[in-house]
Amino acid sequence: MSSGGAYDPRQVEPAMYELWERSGAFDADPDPARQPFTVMMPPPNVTGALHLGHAMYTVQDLITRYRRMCGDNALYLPGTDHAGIATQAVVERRLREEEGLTRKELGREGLVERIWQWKEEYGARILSQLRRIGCSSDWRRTRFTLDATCARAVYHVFHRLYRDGLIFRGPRMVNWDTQLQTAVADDEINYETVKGSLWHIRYPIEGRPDDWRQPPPAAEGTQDAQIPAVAAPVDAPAADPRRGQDYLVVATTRPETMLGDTAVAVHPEDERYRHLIGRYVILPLMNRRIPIIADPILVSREFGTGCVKVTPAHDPNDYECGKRHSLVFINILTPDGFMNSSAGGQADDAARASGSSGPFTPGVHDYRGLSKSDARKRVVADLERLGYLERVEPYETQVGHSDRSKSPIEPMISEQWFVRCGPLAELAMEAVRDGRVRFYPSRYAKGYLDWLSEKRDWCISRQLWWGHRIPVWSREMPLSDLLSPSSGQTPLHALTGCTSVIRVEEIGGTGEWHDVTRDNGVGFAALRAALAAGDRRVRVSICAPMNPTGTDCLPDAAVEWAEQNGFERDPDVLDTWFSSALWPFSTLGWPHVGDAPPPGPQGEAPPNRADFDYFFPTSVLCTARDIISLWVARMVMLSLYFTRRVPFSHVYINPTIQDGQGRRMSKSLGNGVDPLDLIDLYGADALRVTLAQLAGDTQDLRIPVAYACPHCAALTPQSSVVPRGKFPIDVKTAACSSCKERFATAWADAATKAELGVALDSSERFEQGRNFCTKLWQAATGFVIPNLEAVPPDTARATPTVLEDRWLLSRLRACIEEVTQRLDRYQFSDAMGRLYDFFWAEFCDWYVEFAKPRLSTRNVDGASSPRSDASAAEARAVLSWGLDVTLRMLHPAGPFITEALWQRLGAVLPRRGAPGCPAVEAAPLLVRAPWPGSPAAAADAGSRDPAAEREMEELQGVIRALRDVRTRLNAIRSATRQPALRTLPTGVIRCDAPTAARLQHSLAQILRLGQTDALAIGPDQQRPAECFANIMTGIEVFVPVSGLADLGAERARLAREREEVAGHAARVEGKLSNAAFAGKAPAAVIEAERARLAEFRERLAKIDDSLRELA
RNA sequence: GGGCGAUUAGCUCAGUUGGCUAGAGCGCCUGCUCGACACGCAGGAGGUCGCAGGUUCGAAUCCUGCAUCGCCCA
Repeated sequence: MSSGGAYDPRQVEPAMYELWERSGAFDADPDPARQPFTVMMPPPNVTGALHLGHAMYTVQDLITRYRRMCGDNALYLPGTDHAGIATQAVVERRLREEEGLTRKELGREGLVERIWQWKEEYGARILSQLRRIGCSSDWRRTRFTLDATCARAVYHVFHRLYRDGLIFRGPRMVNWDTQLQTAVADDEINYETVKGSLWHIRYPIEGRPDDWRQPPPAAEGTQDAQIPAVAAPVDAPAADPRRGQDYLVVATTRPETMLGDTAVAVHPEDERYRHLIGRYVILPLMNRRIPIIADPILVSREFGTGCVKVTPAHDPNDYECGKRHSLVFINILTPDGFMNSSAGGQADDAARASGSSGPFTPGVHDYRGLSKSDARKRVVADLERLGYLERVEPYETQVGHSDRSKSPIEPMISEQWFVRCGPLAELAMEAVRDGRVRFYPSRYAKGYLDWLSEKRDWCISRQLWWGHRIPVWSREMPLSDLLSPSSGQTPLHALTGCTSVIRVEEIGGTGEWHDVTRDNGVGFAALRAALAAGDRRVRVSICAPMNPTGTDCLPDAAVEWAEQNGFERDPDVLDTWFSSALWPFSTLGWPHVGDAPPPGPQGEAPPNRADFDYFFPTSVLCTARDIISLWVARMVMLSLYFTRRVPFSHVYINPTIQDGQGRRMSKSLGNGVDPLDLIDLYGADALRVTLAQLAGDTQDLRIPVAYACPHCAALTPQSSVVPRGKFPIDVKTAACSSCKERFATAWADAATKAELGVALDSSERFEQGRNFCTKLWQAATGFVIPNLEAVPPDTARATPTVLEDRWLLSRLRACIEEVTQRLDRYQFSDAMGRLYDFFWAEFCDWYVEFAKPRLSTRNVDGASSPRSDASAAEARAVLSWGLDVTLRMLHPAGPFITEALWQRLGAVLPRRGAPGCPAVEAAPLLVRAPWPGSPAAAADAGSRDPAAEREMEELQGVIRALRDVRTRLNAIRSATRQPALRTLPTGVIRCDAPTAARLQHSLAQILRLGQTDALAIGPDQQRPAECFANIMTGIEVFVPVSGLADLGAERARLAREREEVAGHAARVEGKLSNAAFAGKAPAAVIEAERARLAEFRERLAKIDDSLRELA
């Protein structure tokens, strides 16, 4: 019998993938005869390569492959995401570091071109990674969120939402990255604890004396302003009676923001300041008169001084406060982080001239043009010099830094575009409430609903160059310019009938606007009436419609006019999630313009309406929980609004992969593992099988990271090299824990890598999957297939009669049922666990061992030759079928190895079927083979055989008992330096007559697997004088040991066993004698307890017998 | 601060509607190179189920509080 050799994934995987692709196995096209099953791959960012977190994609592929085998027309649509800010930031950083270029020097077009180059490189790499992990995607349909097909949808949606009044422009507090000069999202900010100071500043109350100001000697007022040292240079009197009468004290960590203060807030119930509410302070340095307001939300009485300076344009909390109190918003920063024209103070005499009595700060204080940190130094120095600084204390503060540029974030107000989400959110919530969209695990629905119920407007503009540019041209102009006729018609007259939406809104008005192209002249009439009441400045915005060719929006006549008249296109691009939100339908060519849309550029196939009609809505979305609101909710909202259907009916939330210390895995933190490293070390199937095994309904998965030594292949845990809590990991070299040689990690430079050799990132968790693959390969190529080669089975023979054959088929049936049920519920871990147990324990450990003696006889010379009797034929039929069905069930998780084995099985046995059924031609490719028990393969499932399962359990119990005794015996012999016994010479089994008859029937197997030479079985068997015993319910196994081993140890063991069983018995007795239990527990439970007690008592009696004999 | 979740063997995780004598893989111990597989086979040790209360005949499981950790939203 020839062995198949070791499994080598590197040889198998590329060949199998090529086989699938060549045969078009992944391609899906509309077919009304079949049920569609659609999975949209969450598009990975082209920012960088995939890491282990993305390896969860194998679970999506598992679902797809499973449904494809079930007979569905399965489409797994692949693609990538342009990831606006992340990708632009990466490319900009590279430009800076490698070429010393800024984006301004390169220009918009130049930079975008560079980013496209990056996208080509990484996009291709990602797609190849996806192939390596085995994704069964229809690559013909690969989409990119910036490609023409997606762009058509983006511009169509923008135009429609704009027309419908769901997109507007307005001010908003944003996290401003002064380096990249863009707003960044909340989740793109990292907070760091910084040692700073808390400056206590006195603000004079209007109309009160300011003799509390004690300017230090004039000599100290120098131009070389320094921030006062941490030790307070100015100490406040413990309780100055003038505080709260003549001045207030505010505390701040950002003193320069005071230049933008427009109020001071106190708590309405704070007795110290209540009398001041409604009065004013004079802002030092600026000489601005600002109100003292009452705000219970912003102010905490206990914290700080009880007075809060309010800078509504530069602090999120102050911004909300400013809106509540209709405060003035003063922006003091330029986009690149310098003080703007608002950072100059008013001269004291000018301020006095405006009517207030002061007290004012003498002179003029001007900070315009200073950097933020220079401004801080100057402001603090001036405050100190002029006696406004009460004291300074050390203070730790959380400072947000941009994840992209690493520079500090400035909260700032800017004009942004928004989607009004209220009506959309309502639709999306309803879809989950009524079950049209279902979450797995269901608990995630709550977060989704909570988030949507806030109905917050969605900021969709980004000050970037990489992305879909907002298709709006606008400018401000007097209303009269828009409405005054030139050559007979007003500009607006000429534009009615354009597909563009033209919106006119009054500058500084109520925010109302008129759509002059869509409302049959109503808006136009309203504008004329407005003009009649007096001219005013308006902002005219023109939103261009979708371009059928898809490259960008369609600049129509209205846009042409606009460009000739000084309008400019909005420089911003759309939030990446805007295009992602359309992914489930934009990728299928939605929207459709007529029946024959014009072909796209670059030979791209025109969108096919049939695709959308057939594959949409999709079946299941598999994604991570952190983007439920960012992505999932938005897909549901826009899909319902535009297609009137949910985008998917199920949402499966996969666990998040963490490192050994519970931190999210990410490349930039250095704890990310490249799936290709793991594939190199263990194979793709090992990776997939392991992940599927881990993917239960928990939310996190810890996968301790290790380095695979390039010298000896041993794994060195990352935790043994990196101090706990260190972030990012950033280890360049380390020593192997096994061979002590040094190696380089992925973070090392090229020279070090070349010198020391690079350790692949790894984790021993994947050994489990690898071991399983090896076992599968060995069993198939080393045992099952060679046995079939010897004598192919006739599978059309009668239904099996041999016990173990009936048992295996029954267990197979149970396995099919349970695995199918669990996969349908997205319980991958449970499904894999069941398959693992079935294949390893039931098929290999028991069935194969039972089959061995039936398949071949041993010749005198030691070689074996195959048998060809009826029993052997039956065993071969069961073996081949067991392998066939197992391969099919394992294929979704481990596609490469199972396909390779399927090919080998097919070469030996092209026609096969369930034992007892006629053989038929097997599917040529496993990827398209029918799932066991599915309609196309209903006969595969077979049926349960409870009698066979019971009998087999009895047999297994006896065999285990013999093995156990033998091990115990050998342990004693080993301790006394006697050689181990290969087999037990004889044994005695006492049981009732029917059991004895059954055991007698399988005697040969019991002897072989129990490694015993002879057995006496029957109800009248006597317990041998000196023996080891193994006592089960109904069956006693005795092994005479006289002369083989000393009995002392056995006596001790039996005593321990007795104690344990007696303990159990006592506990059950106590339970049963408890009246409350007898009265209240269900009858079935009481009955079960009684039976248990009887068993314990029986065992106890027999153990006592044994102990007496041994005494 | 609010929400969701986690805390079970040295490690990583299972444990359905309360009925448990709490399981698996890895690691550990003992024995085995016997004719698929040492990435293996056979056997074994190891857990007062985070802490404190409560409900119940009965709690790893349900309730309350606390602690620690993770994520999301403020």
